[in-house]
Amino acid sequence: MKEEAQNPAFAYIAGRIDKMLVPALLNFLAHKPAHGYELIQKINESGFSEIEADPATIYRNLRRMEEDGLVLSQWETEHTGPARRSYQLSPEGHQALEYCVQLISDKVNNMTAFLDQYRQEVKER
Amino acid sequence: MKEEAQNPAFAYIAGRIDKMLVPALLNFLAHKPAHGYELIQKINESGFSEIEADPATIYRNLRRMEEDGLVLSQWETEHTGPARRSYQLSPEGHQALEYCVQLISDKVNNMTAFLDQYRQEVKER
DNA sequence: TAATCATATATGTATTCGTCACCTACTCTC
DNA sequence: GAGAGTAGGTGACGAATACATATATGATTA
Repeated sequence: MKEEAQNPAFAYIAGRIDKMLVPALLNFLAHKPAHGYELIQKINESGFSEIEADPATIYRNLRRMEEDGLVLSQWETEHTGPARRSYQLSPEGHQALEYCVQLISDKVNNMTAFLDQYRQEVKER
Repeated sequence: MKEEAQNPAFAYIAGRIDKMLVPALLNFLAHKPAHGYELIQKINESGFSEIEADPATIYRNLRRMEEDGLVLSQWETEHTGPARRSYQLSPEGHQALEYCVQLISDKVNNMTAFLDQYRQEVKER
């Protein structure tokens, strides 16, 4: 899903068209609790968030989300392999997800308006 | 157009849902050449790019776009008032705009898929 | 059994980018 | 000549990400 700009001078443009990381995390966690490594894989599979999910970014975001009360975590040890931190959404996290949905809706409208305007102008040319 | 998060813990979320600054600049300049001050006003009027266009951001972006060959500039002095730098799109700039349009289309599809999935899950709950 | 791979979390640092505060300069009007 | 509006800009700062690296456990394989 990660796209390479055909022209290197366009490189920074892609980064400015957003990465839906936090909404994606909230959305996965609303579905069911999960730990970081799992979320990294899911996000890479899902195609949300054009970026290739960087572990550092994911873990740091999860920590901040916990600081802000959007998620709750607890260590899980009843399984093979290294201990993992299991995250679940708090009530505030659900509110945040709703807020994200609102923002994304607005954004879609905004972007659609932009595209319509662009296409209209191309047609007139 | 700028929205305040109802919950301060959500503050950083809004900033992660993108600001369409570069596309908006390219789009305005595709329409007709313009100088920075003019673009600042247009962007604030248009409602694209939720951000309140900060002059520093606009000017720096224009400079970088020029470095990257997306726009060409020349000083204009045949008018009253301070000299102004007039920017116009280069052929590469038009390509970049098309690239932006492509990215934004993808993004809209992506976000729409996200919203659909969210709404589907809410319905099932 | 030693090496190595997959899982899992985390930190340190550089860089990128936007925001805030500030500056210069020109022109017109009061 | 003081102030407002137009026009273009910079430096310091902070927030967030990218990239590299550290750490530990368990499974596989040479």
